[in-house]
Formats: sequence, structure tokens, C-alpha cells
Amino acid sequence: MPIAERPAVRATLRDVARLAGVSVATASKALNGRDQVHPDTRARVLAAAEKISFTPNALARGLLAGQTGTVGLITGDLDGRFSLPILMGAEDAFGKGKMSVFLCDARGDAIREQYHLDALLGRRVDGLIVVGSRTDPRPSLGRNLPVPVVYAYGPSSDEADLSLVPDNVQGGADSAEFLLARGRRRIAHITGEADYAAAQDRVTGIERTLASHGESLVGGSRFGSWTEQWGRNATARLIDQHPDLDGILCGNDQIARGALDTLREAGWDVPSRISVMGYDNWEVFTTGARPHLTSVDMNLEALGALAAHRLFDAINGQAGSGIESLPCRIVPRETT
Amino acid sequence: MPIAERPAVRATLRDVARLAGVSVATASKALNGRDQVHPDTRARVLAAAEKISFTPNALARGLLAGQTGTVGLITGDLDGRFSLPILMGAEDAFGKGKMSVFLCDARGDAIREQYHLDALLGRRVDGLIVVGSRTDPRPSLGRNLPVPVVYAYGPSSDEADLSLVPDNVQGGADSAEFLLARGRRRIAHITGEADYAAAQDRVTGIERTLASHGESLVGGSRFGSWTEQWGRNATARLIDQHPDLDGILCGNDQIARGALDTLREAGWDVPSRISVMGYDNWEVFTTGARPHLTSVDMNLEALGALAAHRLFDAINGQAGSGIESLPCRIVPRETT
DNA sequence: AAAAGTACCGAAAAGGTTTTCGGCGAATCT
DNA sequence: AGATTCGCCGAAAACCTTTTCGGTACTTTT
Repeated sequence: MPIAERPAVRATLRDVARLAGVSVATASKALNGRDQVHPDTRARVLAAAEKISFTPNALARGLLAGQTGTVGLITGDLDGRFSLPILMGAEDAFGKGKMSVFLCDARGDAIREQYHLDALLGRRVDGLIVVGSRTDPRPSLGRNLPVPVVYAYGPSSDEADLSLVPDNVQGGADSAEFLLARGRRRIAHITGEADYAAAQDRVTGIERTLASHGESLVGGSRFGSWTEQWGRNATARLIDQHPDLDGILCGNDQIARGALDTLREAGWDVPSRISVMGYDNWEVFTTGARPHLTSVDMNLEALGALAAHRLFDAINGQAGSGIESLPCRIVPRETT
Repeated sequence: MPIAERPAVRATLRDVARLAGVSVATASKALNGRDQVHPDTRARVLAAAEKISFTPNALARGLLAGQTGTVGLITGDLDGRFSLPILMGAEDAFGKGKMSVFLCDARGDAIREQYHLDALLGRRVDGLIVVGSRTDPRPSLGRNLPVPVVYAYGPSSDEADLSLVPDNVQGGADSAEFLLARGRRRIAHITGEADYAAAQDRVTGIERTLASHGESLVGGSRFGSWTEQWGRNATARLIDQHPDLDGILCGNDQIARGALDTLREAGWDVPSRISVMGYDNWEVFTTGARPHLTSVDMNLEALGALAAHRLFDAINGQAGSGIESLPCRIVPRETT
């Protein structure tokens, strides 16, 4: 079998210098655009570097500079649909500079997290982003790490850390406000598991808003699981008990999807008789639904990008702390 | 505001050596488990390293060894649900060793891909995995790269490269075989856009299998988009034209989901009157459906893991080439 | 013409680790 | 006791780049 022919050795600065007939020092200066080097010389060096396709060794550079231009991103669960947009946002924000991202999936396991942490620290990352899979506080990585850390989505339980989370209270409040503004008054809330901070926060926002309008939730908040199945079941019972219902706020888009299915089969027209709102704005669910589902978007990509910027600031000495909440936004579609 | 107190300087091997009262050479040997060092001395070094929480600088080590213990993973689109399991599989397979993964999202942009490639090469990764978002061949990164490359999901158009892809022909064939084995004879096929190799491959497998049983597709393969909407529309026309239909193979789970919705509303019972199969085995769609959807799983996580292993082999001189197809598997649920 | 100034280049050190090889002291052998 | 072996340790080189600082050759000023 033919082994692919690869350049046996990689070109080094010394090779460039030799080819250009200068010293390595001059070659370095020429390549890095420093002055103190004659234009002709610079041109010669550049040509030489181009010719042997020289790529500076970031390791040697990092060793000297003490900065590697890399950050570690530790995520709790990669399959979750929350960590992914955050990851994309962060990757995008860093990508514009010259940072590279080390990705590690801890699979929700503290042992694995520690292992990855050591690996990242050993590789001398300039900073860390920790992405949680839930908005519930998680244990801090510790205060005496040699690099700054930013927690995204899942906040650190230590106030000295900087955490970025979506403002689910506001998201819930806005969704309630949105339905009220459309004249809905008999509003129910079907959500997921009660031990999720995300679920509780939204309940808080919703109830507060309704109360301020002199209303309250029909049947209280109904906790279950984050599934379509639960959305269907809960909705069936709800419309059976409350024929005057005219709005349902759902804890996520899957529950909302289940609600829509049940309503359709019961002959309740959406949105003329009743409005439905989801949460998360998971495209594939919102636009697959009939009618297309209005939902709340947590702006996770922006959250990821902001995490990247905050980390960048921290690396440059502008460290922050505490929990920073980012606004959610409503994406109106056809169910309201 | 209080700046978080961090260790001003990181402990170096020299510090360990000084603390243990030995030379750096001895300290290195002690920490790396080499012989030629007295047990007592080793213990002293280990204790010293522990005390000042020494972490070896992977940069310096990599600079010397020429191997960095890192691989680059370039993905076409991070939001696709195909690249993600592959990424997880690869990350998992590497994680067991002591490799770390650099993640880069090229956003389907060749310029950005080149940029990331340069960045990764500059950081002296030991190898690269390129993850496509479609199974259609993509341009090669080139033959004269200084490190080995493995293409996953989306194969390289250059036969000299090593590519790992799911065997969609077999997947399609198996799905047809599966329905035939359950006594279905009047089988239709609704799939996505015709310019996807994945769609064409499955058609090939399905038609070949049906032909070998003396059957053929009812109404041929119906191409459209990969959406629920299309699944609903196509199914409506299909059952209108072919009241004797008893099986539908769908190009993905969303189309299948749409088909199920239409069948339900038309009063066609699944699976007693008609069977439905999806593709991709996207959990959230298959188990959210009523009844739970039988689907074809491309084993993408295994594909990612294998990509990691193949890359590892290539790094160690065992380079392969050509396209390697991995089997899909059927996940039976309630719609068949 | 001598002094001062300018523009450019190169030697060398630094960064942290690993590995080779020489050396030193102690134990064993003759 | 002297010679040899053995076990253990340390000096130094190597990896590649950047930066500082001194030096050379040339131009300008007095």
C-alpha cells in the first residue's frame, strides 16, 4: 500500500533564515512585521517562508510568551441542545481572534471533569469556559486556578466566580405578558420536572406577571417531564377541567408540541380559541408544528459569545464575578 | 472589586527539583517513572511535586517530543445532528488515552476551513479529523499535509484519503428487508432532497432489496425536503392514490413523524394497517411519536470512535486509505 | 577629515522539559 | 588492598521562537 508522502520534517525558522541568507533573529522580525529590518530583506524572508511553507511553531512561541492562545471548554453533556449553541457562540467569538478552543465533554461526571481539567491546565490554556446542562448551580472548579474561568448556562455556586445564565424569570414573565397583551386571561402552565431551576424560575416570572394583572394561573403550574407525552396528557386533563381555557404556556417546545397535538384532536382551534407558547425555540420543533409554534429563545449563542468575551477580558486582567443574567426573547409564530 | 487570588507563577520542574534537593533531570525521571532513580529519591520528588501542585508543561514537552497529544477536529456545521454524535464518539475514544481535541467549526465555509487548518497545523496537532455534514464527497484537504487526516461522515473525493461513512445502501436495504419480513408488500418511500447522496444511497438499497423479492416501490421514491411538512403532504397524496398501501419507508425521522400524523388523522392504524419506518434514530423524534417510531440508526457515535482509532493508527504509521462503510442498525419500536 | 548619528543585522539568552552520557561513591570480586 | 562492577545522580544539549542589546557599515554634520 502506498504510504502518503508527507514532508518528512516541518520547516523551521532556521530553514527560512538559511534560505533567505539572514539570521533567525532577522527572519523572526521580518515575519512578525517588526521594524528594524530592511524592506528588501523582509521581502526575501517572506518569499523564503512562503517557498517552504513555513508555519511558526505555536508551542515554542507559547512557551516563551506564557500565553498559548487557547482556551478550554468543558461541557457537561454534549448531546444536550443547550450546550451546543453556547459552544457555537463561543467558538465563533474566539474564532474571530486567534484563539483556539479545546473541547472536553465531562459526561456529567466529576471524575472525568477533573481529568479534563488537569489535561487542559497541563496544556497551558489561557482560560476556561464551563458549560452546564442545566441552569441549576454547580460546584465551582475552585478559587485558586492558575487561569480565569467563566461559567455559562449552569452557574457556579461560588459567588466569586463569574457566571452567565439566561434570565428565565424574565423569559417566563415576558411570555405571560405576551399572552395577556393578546387578550388571553385563562392561562395554564405545563412544564417539566420541578427540581429544575429553569422550571421554577419561569414559574416565578409567569406568576408574578399574572398577579400584577390581577390574574393567576389556571390550575397552577403542572410539573411533569420535558416530553411530548407529558404535554399531551396534561393538556387533555386541562381542557377537560377548564373548558374556558384560552392560553397555555409550556416549559419547552416538546411539551408545547404535545399540547398542540391534543388540542387539534380535541377540535380546539389554535390560535383562534386558544394560544400556545413553547420555550427554547428549538427550530425543528417550532417549525415542524402545526401551526408553527411561538416560543421563547434564550439567546444561547449570544450567551456563548459573551462568555468568550468575558473570558477574554478576564485573561487581560479585567476579571468579573457574580451571576450575569441575559435576556430571553420571544419569537412569535402562528400559535399566538 | 476583589481580584481572585491566583498563584502568581506556575510551579516548574526546577521548583520541584529544588524542593526535593535533586537536579531537574532526576526530578523528570522520577515523575515519569523511569528507572535509574532510587525509590527514596522518587518518593521525595513525588512529594515535592504534589506539595506545589506541579503540572508538567505540555508545551515544552511537545516541543521536544515533536508530538503534542492533540488532534484537530474540523466540522462543517456544528448544529447538524450528524456531526455531534461523531464528535462525541471521537472525543470519547480519545479521552480514554491522553489525547485532547481541538474543535473548529468551519460553518461550511472553505475560507474559514483553511484558516482553522492553519491554526491547527501551527499548534502542531498530531492529526486531523474532518467531519462533514452530508455523506456527499467533499474536496480533500490535500495530500501533502504534515499530519494524517481521517474524514468522517462526509468522505473525501480523493481516494488516497481515508474516509469513514455510514453504509446507507445497506441501511436502506435492511429497512426494506425489515418490512418485507413482516409481510408488507405495498411499500412506498418518502425521502428528502434528491441531491443528497444519503437519499440516493438509501433508494438504491431499498429498490435492490424489493427487486430481489420481486417487488417494487409503490409510486417510486418521492423526493422533497427533510421536513415534517413534506412527510405530511406526501403521505396524504400517497394514501389517497394507493389505498392498499401497507408500508412507508421515510428518509428521516421528521418525514416519518409527518407521515404518522397524516395517517392518524386519516384513520389508518399504525402498525396494524400500515408500517412506518424512520431514519437517523433521532431519539427526541422517535420516542415522542405515537406510536414510538421504528428507525434506522447510523451508529454515528461508533463511527466517530472508529475515526479516532484510525487516526491514532495513522499517527503511529499505520495509515489507511479509501472509503470504509460502517453498518447501520435497525431500532425496532412500535410502528412496525 | 573626524565626530556623531542612523539603519540594519546577528549573537545570545530565555522559556520548561526530556534524554544522553559522563561521573561519583559504594559494593563486590580477585 | 586494588580493580571492577553497579546503582544512582547531574550537567548539558536539544526542541523553536522571540527579544534584547551590541555591533557594523554607511550617511550626515561640524
